[in-house]
Amino acid sequence: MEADTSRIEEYLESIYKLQQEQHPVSTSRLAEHLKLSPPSVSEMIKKLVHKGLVNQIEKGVCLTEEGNKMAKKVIRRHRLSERLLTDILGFKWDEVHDEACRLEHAISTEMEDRIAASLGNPRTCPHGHPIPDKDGVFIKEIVKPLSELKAMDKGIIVSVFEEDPKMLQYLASLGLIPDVCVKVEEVAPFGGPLIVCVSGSRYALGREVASKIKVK
Amino acid sequence: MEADTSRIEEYLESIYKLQQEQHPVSTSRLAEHLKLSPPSVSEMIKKLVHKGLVNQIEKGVCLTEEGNKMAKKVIRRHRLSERLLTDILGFKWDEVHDEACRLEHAISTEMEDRIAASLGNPRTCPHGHPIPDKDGVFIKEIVKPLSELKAMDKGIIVSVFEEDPKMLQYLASLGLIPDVCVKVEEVAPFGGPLIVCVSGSRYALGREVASKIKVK
DNA sequence: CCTTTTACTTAGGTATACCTAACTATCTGG
DNA sequence: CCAGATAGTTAGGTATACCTAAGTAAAAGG
Ligand SMILES: [Mn+2]
Ligand SMILES: [Mn+2]
Ligand SMILES: [Mn+2]
Ligand SMILES: [Mn+2]
Repeated sequence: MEADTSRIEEYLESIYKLQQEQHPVSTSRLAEHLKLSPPSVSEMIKKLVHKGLVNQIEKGVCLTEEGNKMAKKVIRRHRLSERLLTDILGFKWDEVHDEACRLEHAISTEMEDRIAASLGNPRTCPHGHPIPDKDGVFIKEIVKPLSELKAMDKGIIVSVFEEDPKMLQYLASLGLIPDVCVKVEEVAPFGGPLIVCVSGSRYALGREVASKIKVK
Repeated sequence: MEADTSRIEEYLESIYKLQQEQHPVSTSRLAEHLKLSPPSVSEMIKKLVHKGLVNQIEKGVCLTEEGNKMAKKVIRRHRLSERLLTDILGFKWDEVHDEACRLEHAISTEMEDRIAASLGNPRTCPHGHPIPDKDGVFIKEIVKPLSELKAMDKGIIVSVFEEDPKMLQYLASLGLIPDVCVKVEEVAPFGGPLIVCVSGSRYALGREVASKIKVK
């Protein structure tokens, strides 16, 4: 036995993430996110249903209790890996996603515990996303996208919903990282950019970009 | 592309290790070491030959230049992983083999470099085996098994050729770890045990066990 | 020298996870 | 209300890496 579960883990991880945006998750969204063909995903979904990890409701799938538990475990490992990579090995936050996406499947429960302990049980990944504890519990902060703030509103960056290295580099270069305070100086009309003030500097941010930044 | 090379890596790693004992490596020895059936190994060998990673000579295979290079890269990653696990994450030396055996395939060149740098470019794994540098070069110490020492001979433990957790725990409990000085007090005749002195204590060691401990 | 054991390969089959092409159902706009 | 677009599945096929059973070749022993 001891089957290789890395593909299943990858599917559950994707479903979990996509569920946060829209519920349930359609075959095509999942296929796009995993960069696979819809038939491949369709087929795998059948296996996941069979294993009791997802339920097929109306126009898509959603995680079962067990699927959710497994997804959270993968996400815990992913985020702990990211922290290991940044905090201990000195990676930058734009370099860790792909690496962690492989590591998460190669890490044992033992190692997961050791990483957490060595890092002092961090609550978030370098991008500000919560790390579930061993029971899948985590603090869900009430956040809103920076793009929804009005002129003169202030917020503290909680997380950055982005994985693209180029984008993350760009954001870091502006100092737009978790725990930093941002003030919106101006909101251009007709979906135009936001003028934001971060640690003394002023920048123009596109709406698209601003929507990825979650503040509280 | 970006094919998954983990199975190939695992084969090359095994061939490399077995080559150190006997050259060339037979199908059956490889099958036994990898815990696979001989036909599976036979088949994979064909693929490795085709890829130019091994050569089939007389009664077995041996690594080509390229196969050797790839094997050393895997071994570097394995041993660096072990060091990460012991030195940074606090694992004991008997807990790291299997973990490292999975990690070695999930680690990028980037991460390999970062681990090495973070640990100050360690020369050996926790079991005393040399870590090849980026070009595959490492210091090969001239060692002999502890079992070959005569009464009153002294030696410093360089490495322990063993992976079994139980055995490693036992050896650690006696203080038989790299860099420790051992003195052979007595060698029982007819393949009997050795009486050794380690940091003030005296122990009887079977020949089989003693042969796994390499000293200089 | 021939028989038995051992070592290795061939043949045929399984499971997993992907693909493209083709079909079907469902939604949408005119 | 129906034509076309969109979404999903079925059908059929590939690659990889494993297996057992059967066959063959080489080594060893009497
Ligand atoms: Mn992943
Ligand atoms: Mn993250
Ligand atoms: Mn290995
Ligand atoms: Mn080792």
